[in-house]
Amino acid sequence: MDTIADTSRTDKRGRDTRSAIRKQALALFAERGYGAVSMRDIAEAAGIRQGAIYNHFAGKQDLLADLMISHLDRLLAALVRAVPAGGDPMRRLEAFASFHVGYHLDQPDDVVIADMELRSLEAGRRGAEVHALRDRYAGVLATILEDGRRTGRFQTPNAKVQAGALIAMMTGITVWSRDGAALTREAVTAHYVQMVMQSVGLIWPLGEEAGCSTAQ
Amino acid sequence: MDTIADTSRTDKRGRDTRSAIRKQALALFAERGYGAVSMRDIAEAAGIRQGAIYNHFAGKQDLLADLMISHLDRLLAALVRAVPAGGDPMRRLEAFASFHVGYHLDQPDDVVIADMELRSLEAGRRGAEVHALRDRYAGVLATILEDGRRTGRFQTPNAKVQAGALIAMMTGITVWSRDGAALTREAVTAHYVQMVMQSVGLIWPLGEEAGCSTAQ
DNA sequence: TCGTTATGAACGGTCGTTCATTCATCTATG
DNA sequence: CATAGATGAATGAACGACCGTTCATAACGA
Repeated sequence: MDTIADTSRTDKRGRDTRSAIRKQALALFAERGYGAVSMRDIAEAAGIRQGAIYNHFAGKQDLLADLMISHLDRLLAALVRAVPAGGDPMRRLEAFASFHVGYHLDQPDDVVIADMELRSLEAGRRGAEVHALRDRYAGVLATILEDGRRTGRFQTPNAKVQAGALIAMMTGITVWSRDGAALTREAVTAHYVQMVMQSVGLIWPLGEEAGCSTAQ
Repeated sequence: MDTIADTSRTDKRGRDTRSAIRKQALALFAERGYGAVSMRDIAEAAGIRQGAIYNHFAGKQDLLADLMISHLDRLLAALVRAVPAGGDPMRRLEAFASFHVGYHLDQPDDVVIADMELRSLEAGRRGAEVHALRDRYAGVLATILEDGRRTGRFQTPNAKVQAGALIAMMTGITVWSRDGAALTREAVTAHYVQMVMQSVGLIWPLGEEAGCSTAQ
């Protein structure tokens, strides 16, 4: 009832209307924010008229929820592929940080919606699903931190708090990455990975004879 | 022309209408977001009718800009009071982190507006002013980091990048601080300070004989 | 009285959504 | 193959609601 049938077929002109709506809505929501985008704007960007959207989505809220959930599904699937489930916490933390930064540099629109428009998503079944997916993502990082803390390798005060803090730090990339032309993708990733690793008390980069002096 | 005369006088019932509007608008914007709050909502919360708001503010945009700028003014003034302008970068960094976390725990509504509603603020004189104030704040932290890096005490890849990252990290508090009942204010602050200090490569807390082993 | 503030109706717009209708395409039948 | 019905998508006008803002008017403190 929430969503129209999920089959995305192509119409006579070879366009996939449903995908076009999603694509344009994503770009517009990310650029102006949910509240500042009208269904007419989305329709125009997608090359159709206002009424046609309702053949594919139950409404504006359904469209937003669809974008968020599909983004989070893809994000979690990619995370599982990029970060080993077990093993050395240090390597897993590095993999997580590297993955998160890379994903945010590649898909800034998806990410900014899922982060900034949570308030625009009305409570309900879909809202709860979105929050559950977000919690699952943060939970992966919290588990890594907790494993590292338990084995004495990480200097972390509280795994859950730090997971939230590190995700906030790395997600902030989307705020200033517009003018990040001065830094290459590799440099940005390396900087963030270094900060994350150091934030749990590790010496980073590995192999560097960083002074251990507690000189004040 | 932007704002009505700044004199905030009390009306016959002893209330300060202008302050009431600001207070209620702040709470509503923070709770629902700028776009989801109407001038009628604000008027009702402030105990007046819709038209009366325009005796005190030129419009909805002017109201938002006023809230942001006044918040940033207070934030910067408090920052200058809390963080020494010169001296040991390590102490200044600790002071900055402690101040920032404390302020965000105390004034979550002001902070969430200045961070999340930047998109809702239309460009122009006021918008530029807001951005300038935000840059000034981040600049204070960047200077501390740069001083620490230059004197070899901080292990930081790029002061400007790290300043943005640390501010994003510490500002994320407002996202989850709703359910932070499990942690005291002091504990949260200590955790964040520790993460910040460690993120620049320092051993923290001070005086702890944390292992310096680069064991992998 | 004078200046400031509050009122509440009104204005022009825009919003999300609905709906009768048209149309192109697919499928089943002869 | 030809035809008729079924299906789903696109249209564009319309609806009621709400938006930010204006303004003539009234009330009230100094």
